[in-house]
Amino acid sequence: MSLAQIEYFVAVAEEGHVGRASMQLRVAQPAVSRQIRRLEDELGARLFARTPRGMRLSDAGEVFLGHARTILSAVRAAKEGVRGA
Amino acid sequence: MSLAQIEYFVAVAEEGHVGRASMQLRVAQPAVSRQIRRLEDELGARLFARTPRGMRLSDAGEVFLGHARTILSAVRAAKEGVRGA
DNA sequence: GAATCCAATGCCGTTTGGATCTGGAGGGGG
DNA sequence: CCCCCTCCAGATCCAAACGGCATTGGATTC
Repeated sequence: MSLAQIEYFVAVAEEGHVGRASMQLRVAQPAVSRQIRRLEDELGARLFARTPRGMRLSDAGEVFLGHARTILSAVRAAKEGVRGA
Repeated sequence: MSLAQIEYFVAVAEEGHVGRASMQLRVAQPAVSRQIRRLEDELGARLFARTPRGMRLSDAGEVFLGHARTILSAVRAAKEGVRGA
């Protein structure tokens, strides 16, 4: 699990769309798609339900989203904390 | 900044030695050394004072250590949370 | 059944990370 | 005083990971 994967995951969860998430992230669509899948593989759980319209969060995905935001906030706080020290 | 870097940092901070930390992490010593250096570069702050006896946390390092533990805890919680969902 | 949206996959070039070997700085024992 | 021991850091080599492009696969809509 990497921080990039977590960022990608949050972007996809918010957009509901791998394509739009990839644009927002300035990364190609397949890259995002692959990282999401690897994240799911590592966690051993499907985070999204794939639909013809895009990606919808699963129950596990909803749970993970909360943790993911916590992690990214903590990372931001860490950077800012050191900057001020 | 990567999760591996944060794990390496915590290990070095706790051991006070790059060498010992690398053994505990089952990773070669230069790899740990390099990741610590990159972390410092990215943060723009020295996290350790290098001494002939090992590594001593700097003030910025002390601050970062707290955040680092928070991040790793959040990652653990995320994994466990999904596992149970 | 064709067109349209999606995500997923194959292939390739590039980047990143770790292992090994080596160098250099600092203390301690003889 | 000198040698040696203990650490960390740099250089190089190789393997694994990542990203981009082109393309395929799947499902809905008209």
